[in-house]
Amino acid sequence: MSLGHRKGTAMLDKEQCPDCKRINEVLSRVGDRWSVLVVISLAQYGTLRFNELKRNLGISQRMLSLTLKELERDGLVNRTYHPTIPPKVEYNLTEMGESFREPVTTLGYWALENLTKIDIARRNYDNNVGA
Amino acid sequence: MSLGHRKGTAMLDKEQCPDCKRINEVLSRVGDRWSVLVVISLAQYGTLRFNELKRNLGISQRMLSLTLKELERDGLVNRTYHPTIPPKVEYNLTEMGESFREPVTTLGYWALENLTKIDIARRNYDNNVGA
DNA sequence: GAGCATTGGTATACATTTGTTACCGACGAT
DNA sequence: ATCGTCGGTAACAAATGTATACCAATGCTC
Repeated sequence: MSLGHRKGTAMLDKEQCPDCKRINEVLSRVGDRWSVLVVISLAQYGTLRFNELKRNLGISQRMLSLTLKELERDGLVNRTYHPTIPPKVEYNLTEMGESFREPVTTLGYWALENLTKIDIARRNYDNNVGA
Repeated sequence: MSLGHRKGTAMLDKEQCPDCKRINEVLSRVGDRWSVLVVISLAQYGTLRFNELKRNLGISQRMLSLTLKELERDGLVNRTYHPTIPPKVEYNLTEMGESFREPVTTLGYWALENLTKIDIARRNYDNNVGA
């Protein structure tokens, strides 16, 4: 009884730094790894078809479909539908998408440069857990 | 029957660009929004205790615990445990963590600058769906 | 001309990840 | 003695992601 109605901890979260809250909002939209990878790919190749992206990224159809829909909705990606048979759908970056390119490729380069270090750190950590 | 044993599409995924695969690996580790926010916070404040981070970010205890454990494992964050009562655990960035600071804050700034644009794009998109 | 693959998806079933909530043990303050 | 604080963990619910099958319209092969 006495514990049940404590809303205290939830309320205290108002102490959050507002920047973190806002950054969090954006990152939860465009900060997931599939969005990031789609943008990187489109930045690199300019325009890509649905299945080209799919093969390139090794992503499942469902996730690519959802990711592209969200990116289009958020105004980062342009979708062009050619009603041919078989259909042809092309994707490319909007202006805002292009502006996302810089932070995203900065992140990408860091990832590439530090992959090995991270692997080493992981191995060290995992070994020292047992000791 | 005839469709069941087609492993063809799965095999074709070898056409993936190797960079995307590697970037994906790293981003799926350190690219999620909690890791990004923790790094941003530690970059800003230098050293923070567990509950300080928690209050700052508005993250649940479990997710913060998991995120910090992963960041420590990946060598981005340092954990210092003071066995006092009540316990005191401090976190700060390692050297590699510091190097992650730049790409991450670049992303953070972009996020802050584009939040409004994204909101507008979303509203437009959602309105035009019905029309 | 029957059967196959291709296109860009969607629907369904399932596994994995993420997130919420309650709880812990040892203490200090009321 | 009961509450709150600290840094977690355990049990559970919800979201995210995967694998698979399916679609409709065509062209290619046999």
